[in-house]
Amino acid sequence: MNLPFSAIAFAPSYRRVADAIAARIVDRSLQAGDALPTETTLALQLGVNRSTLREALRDLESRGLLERRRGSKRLVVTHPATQAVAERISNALTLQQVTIAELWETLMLLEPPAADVAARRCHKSDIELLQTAAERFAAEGADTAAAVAAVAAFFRALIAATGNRALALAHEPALQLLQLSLQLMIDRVPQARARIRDAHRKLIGALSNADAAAASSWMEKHIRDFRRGFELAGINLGSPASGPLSTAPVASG
Amino acid sequence: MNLPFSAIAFAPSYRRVADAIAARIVDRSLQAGDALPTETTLALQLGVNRSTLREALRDLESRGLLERRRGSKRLVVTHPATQAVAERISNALTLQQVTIAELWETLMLLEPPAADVAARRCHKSDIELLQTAAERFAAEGADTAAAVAAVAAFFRALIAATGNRALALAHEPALQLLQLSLQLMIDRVPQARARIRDAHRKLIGALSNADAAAASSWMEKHIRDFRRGFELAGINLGSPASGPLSTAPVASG
DNA sequence: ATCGCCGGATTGTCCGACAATCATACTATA
DNA sequence: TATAGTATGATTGTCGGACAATCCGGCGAT
Repeated sequence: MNLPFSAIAFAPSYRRVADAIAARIVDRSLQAGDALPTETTLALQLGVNRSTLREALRDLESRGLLERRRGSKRLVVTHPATQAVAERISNALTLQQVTIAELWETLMLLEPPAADVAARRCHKSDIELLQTAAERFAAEGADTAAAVAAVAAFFRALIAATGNRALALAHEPALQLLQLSLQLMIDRVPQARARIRDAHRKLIGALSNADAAAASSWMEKHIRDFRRGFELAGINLGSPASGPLSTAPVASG
Repeated sequence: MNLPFSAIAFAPSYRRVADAIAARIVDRSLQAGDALPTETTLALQLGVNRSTLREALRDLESRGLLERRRGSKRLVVTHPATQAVAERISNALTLQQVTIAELWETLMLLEPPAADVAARRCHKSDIELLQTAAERFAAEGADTAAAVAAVAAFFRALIAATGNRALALAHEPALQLLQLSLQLMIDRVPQARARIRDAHRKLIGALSNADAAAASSWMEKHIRDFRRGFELAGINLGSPASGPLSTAPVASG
């Protein structure tokens, strides 16, 4: 009998405390928006020192389960938003040195079927969001960063129109990480703007008519254009994509 | 002139410290696998108190940029793995009460095109992985949890065959969160096992022949079967999916 | 070479302290 | 009365120091 022992785990209290609080958030005994008790009372309740509690709080904050309202002291309970979670993923993908080609392919697989679904479901309000994003892109002049942000907003609006939050989360990282390359591309390929404007128009048209097939195929063209743009711009598809890294330098060593 | 002020942000030092260290990891001056300096020296270098540093460390640990080797004290630099990141996302989706229908739809959009790509690219070794997962499923008896794990492993192997890490990360959360429902379904619908076995066989066949169209269409059938299974099992597609929540209870208050 | 033991180093946790700032109630003023 | 100013208390951010538990590495005995 050689029954293997499973490694016995010992979690330090800051982790157990974090999990305990997280559990209360997950099971909704702590509602989103609720302010957390003060650190001293919470530490007292949990039977740990304030320092220990604070370590747990940093963990939860990082998980997106707690956040601080602008300019306020108290931490409030939140449910992690798409944006915040996706940022974490983007970071991970950056570290894995995922290539532009991989990101592009992901969008290429994801977005056309998503456009199909969106066309079947989307309401007037969704169309309006798409419209404003498209207009923002069209109106944008020299500021390519803003233009690219508008392109991303268009994609987000389209995914939102599917009403599928899992899908939204799935496509967000690729979207975020491609933005820099996209910006470079638009900077270097003048005709890209016109083609994107056109694609936006066609897509809005297809969605307004609830024409799923057209929406899907225009989306496919739209994304395929990106690739052609990358090639024209001389961007190496095999190179790793670098996302916007939050690199706030510390004061001084 | 009514130029609006943008909110001026002040980050506490534990956050700045965390970002500073994260930057060093991202730009690879801290290699993965490296052991971090000891807390006292690190605190000294960064010019903050050890307590403050420790709060930053908890943040980084939570981001998956640092981890502790089993039974060791020192923290080592790591790059967040797919599994860990995806778990975070699953957690977020659970909190958003994403429905089973949404998750299913996400897989439905993602996997067939992924199978298509995989068929064009996959090597012998990939096929072997698929084979072992399929065999593990086929061999599984009463233990439905293990069976479902094998199903998930099959999906993962297929996505891995595409060689696209962004895609892998995109599909992982939906996969994780569907597992519980899937288990319930297989428990209640006896014929599901045979159908899944069959799907696995057909998919492996298509991939071996590099038949992209067949792979895609079999995958579509495979996932569509899940939906039928859910309905047969009386699982409400509109109900929120609950993932495996890490709810380790704290000792005692 | 393996085992047992020992001293130093490191982490986990605690305590106490204090400045900065947020929240709030109160007051003065137009 | 509504607004601006002021004082007071509470809370967070950061610090310094302390100590037990335990991990690490070397040393000696078997």
